[in-house]
Amino acid sequence: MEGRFSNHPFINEQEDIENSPENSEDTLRSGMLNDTKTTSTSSPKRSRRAAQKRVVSIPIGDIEGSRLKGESAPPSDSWAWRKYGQKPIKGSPYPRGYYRCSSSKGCPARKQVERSHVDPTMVVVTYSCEHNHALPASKNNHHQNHQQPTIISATTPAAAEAATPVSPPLLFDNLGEEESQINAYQFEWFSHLESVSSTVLESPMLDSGGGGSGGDGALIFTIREEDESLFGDLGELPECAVVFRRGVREREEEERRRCNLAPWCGTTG
DNA sequence: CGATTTTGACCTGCGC
DNA sequence: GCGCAGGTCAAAATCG
Repeated sequence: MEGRFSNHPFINEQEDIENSPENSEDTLRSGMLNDTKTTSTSSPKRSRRAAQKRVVSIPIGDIEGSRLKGESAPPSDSWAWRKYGQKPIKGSPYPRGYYRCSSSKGCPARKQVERSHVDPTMVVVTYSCEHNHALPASKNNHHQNHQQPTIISATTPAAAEAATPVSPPLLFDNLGEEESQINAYQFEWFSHLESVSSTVLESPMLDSGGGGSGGDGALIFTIREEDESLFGDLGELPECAVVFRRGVREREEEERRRCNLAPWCGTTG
């Protein structure tokens, strides 16, 4: 748990472990759900921890800020998230909330939100699994105009190739391979918050790829005390976990190419 | 009434 | 093999 920021101030030690193609939502779910109930018969050893994850830190301020703005809701990743659990984490005074994408029924997308015990002013959001559907046009999608933002990085040829409608490979495959940075364009909605810790948003980590390929991107921002109070309830953590802004346009083009391989890319409309 | 949140229990993975 | 910690489910409660 510790050492998350050991390397780079903005980079969390995230798990990029690759899962076999079989570890898709299917495996994940059947593995958990079925196993849980039927005591699993095939129960492959899909290690949860080995699951690909994308860790992102956000300043509470940003989060709650947008919420209080009265904008009805945070610039969430345009996806609807439903909380399905919360657990206290050892070593951390703050609980961790577990969210699942409710935009689509079978969407395997999940995310964990917890307040960084290292930096209480930071919210650490861990994304696991990607959405297997395009942005829904309803629910809390205040920014449905944007392309699905949650993806932090699924720009690997392999992932792209494997990109099937429900292909988990969409996850953050080899993030560090060549793009350990977040695809800003996917977070266009954030432009609404550009006033927010833009400093961090453009932090080097995004550009340098964290010096370490392994370092994916963990953005860290700062928040205010008042924000903290709001944050008292971790359960309300940000639905929008990522906030990036980096040459959106440029990246857009580049990403677009890769996105080509991604099923959801382009199907947004 | 439907959707979401809360909370406790259960299961799995990992380290010792 | 055992225990610990994390992750998910499901029922009940709450809210819009």
